[in-house]
Amino acid sequence: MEQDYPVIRVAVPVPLYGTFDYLVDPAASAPVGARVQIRFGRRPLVGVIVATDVESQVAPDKLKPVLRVLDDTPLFDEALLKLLRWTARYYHHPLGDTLATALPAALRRTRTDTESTRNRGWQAVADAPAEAEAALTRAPRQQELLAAIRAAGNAVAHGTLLARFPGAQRPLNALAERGLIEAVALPGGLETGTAGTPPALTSDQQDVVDRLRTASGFAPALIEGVTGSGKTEIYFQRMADILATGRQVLFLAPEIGLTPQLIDRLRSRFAAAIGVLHSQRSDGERADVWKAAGAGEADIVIGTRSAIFTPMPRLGLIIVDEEHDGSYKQGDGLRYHARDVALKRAQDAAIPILLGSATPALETLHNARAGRFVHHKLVRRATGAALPAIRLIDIRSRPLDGGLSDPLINRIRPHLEAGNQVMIFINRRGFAPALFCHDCGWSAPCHRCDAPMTVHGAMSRLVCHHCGSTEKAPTVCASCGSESLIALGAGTQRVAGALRSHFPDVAVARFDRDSMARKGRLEAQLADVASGKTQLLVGTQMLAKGHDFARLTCVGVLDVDGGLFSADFRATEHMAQVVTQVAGRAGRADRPGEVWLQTRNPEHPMLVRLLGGGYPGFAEAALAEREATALPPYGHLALLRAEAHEQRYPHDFLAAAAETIPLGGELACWGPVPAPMARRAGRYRAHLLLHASRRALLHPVLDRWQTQLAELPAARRVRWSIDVDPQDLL
DNA sequence: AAAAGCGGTACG
DNA sequence: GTACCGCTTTTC
Repeated sequence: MEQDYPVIRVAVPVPLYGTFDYLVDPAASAPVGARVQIRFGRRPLVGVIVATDVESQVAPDKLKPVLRVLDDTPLFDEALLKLLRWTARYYHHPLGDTLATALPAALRRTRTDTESTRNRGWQAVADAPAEAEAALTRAPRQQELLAAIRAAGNAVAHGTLLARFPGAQRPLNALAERGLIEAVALPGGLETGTAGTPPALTSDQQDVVDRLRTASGFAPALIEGVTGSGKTEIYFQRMADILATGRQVLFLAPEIGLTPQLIDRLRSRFAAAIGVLHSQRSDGERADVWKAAGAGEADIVIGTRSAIFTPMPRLGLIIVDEEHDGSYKQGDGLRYHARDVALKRAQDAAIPILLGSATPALETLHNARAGRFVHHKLVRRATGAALPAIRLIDIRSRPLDGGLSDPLINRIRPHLEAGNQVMIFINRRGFAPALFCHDCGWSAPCHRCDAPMTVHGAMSRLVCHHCGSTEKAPTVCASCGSESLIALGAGTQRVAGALRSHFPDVAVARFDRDSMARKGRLEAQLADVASGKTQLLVGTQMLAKGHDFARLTCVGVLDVDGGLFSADFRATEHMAQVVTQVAGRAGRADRPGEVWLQTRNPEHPMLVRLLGGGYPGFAEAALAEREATALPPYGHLALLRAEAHEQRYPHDFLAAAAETIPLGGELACWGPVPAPMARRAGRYRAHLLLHASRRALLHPVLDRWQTQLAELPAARRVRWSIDVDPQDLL
């Protein structure tokens, strides 16, 4: 009798390709896209229904019943499921794990779901007695708040009001007491923005907006605009267009670019329900936003990489800001690229998508050149300010003090004396990148990685930047016993120290992951920069994006050379992007800026190209080089990665994997080779690079690999994964 | 990935 | 006998 029960197909979060069939109670509502709690083997798991009324090929007595259906309405709609099926196929990742990756963490677990009341809001009472308002004459704070709430037109989140009006709690309570406003429960996780007036556009901006408006259906556009050219305003104009038609907008930004300023701008511009998804939000809040977006309650969703998988039934526009940013590519598990998934999503939904950057990825420029994307360019800053001049300081045979050369110090001084701000960029945190024995050449290694330990806190601590292990710094060389240990090279801490001794009267602030560990620290430091209290800024990548520093007139970049001679073919592209982005921080208002790059390779052709032709000139040369070497975007790559505790296992597995490939003229296989850092966190890593001249050749091989590799005996000894379109070969 | 099954063996 | 390993098999 049990075989008469309906059978559903479930995607289970395990590293297995394929789905599993289960029996379900005929009386229960169990639609495609709903989660189910099941027993898989002996353990309980949460899976997602991907098909119903299935004719199972599995013996009826092996089918288990679903323990519980967790959602009576689908959590994944048809469009999102289709996108995720595509994603699983494209990245050759198991469907169940793909769906689990898309889901907010709170929904991956079993949980009796209680609708959240985390988000409370206030709205104006329409028929409030006139005398109540008249009584506000001696309460300016209350007047101000009431006006703000009325201007919004609908409910405003409590948190939003507190952020805009510090200490608003009491006046809000007073207004409620007078019956002028009332508390309402907002859809969980969402906040409500207030309508703002758009600023006048420059004619360049207006041209782009006008051209964007002529597009219909799937319309990918690249907006290549120099820093300060006002790309955000263009996004906002298009968002307004789309929101006015009653559709939803999905806005993606890298974690580092998703600043409070950007979110505030959004809030004070659109009288819309906004869902914010970023790493600082709790699991519960993320789940709330996800559900609200899926129910069509959110008008705008703004978030980082994983936000691309938010269900949005009325989606009308996708924006990918800083589209070149490496954080759009996930580095483990489902190794997806959110920009590429976004393009697929826009295509499926037949809607426009805007990719914006001052330094577009070479892949994106190539697509624009090939006519796949409409290419819009903004070469002038919206303020009319000049772009800074970028110049080199040759540091060959020059002594460095804390990473700084004398000429750079001398360039900085006048800017500080004039009361302006200076930023020093170094892509290395900590005090120094190695602790080195002056007598025998030994340097303190990480015991779990093939990498030196980084010195932190003025020679006191050693930290491995690859596995996170830390130890006390030794006082004598472990190899020869010498006491002449020196910290070699410079990181942010050392640079900050050197600057303090050169400019003792100037306040120096350090911006890196270590100094930002405490919550709110970044905001506090940025406030000091905005007020002019901080004059010297030292930092990593973190300083490169999303911040406006009105008084910044000089930028120094200490180590561009690392980007010129890396094993990674994308290193020069990253170097050019970072240099251009940090340079864009300088001279934003009416003050002209200057940028100095320290280098030992002033004749390097890519550096010369970047200085002479700016990022577009560099990109042209870089694309020519990629074409000559058949590297992306002119060739297509997939990386088979393997790691294990013993060195030989990854190699054996990859060698066996390489055997299974039918190598032809247009398909090449490189390796197996040890990864550039062969041992990391105690595991030995190696990989096999697959190169195809056409993408269509690559995917059939990967399709077969997906099943074949799992059956290789050697596969059981390693952890392996397929990385399609790898971003870094490390 | 995780848990269970299998076969070998050291133990006192 | 049984407690404990390393290795293989299975997961609807």
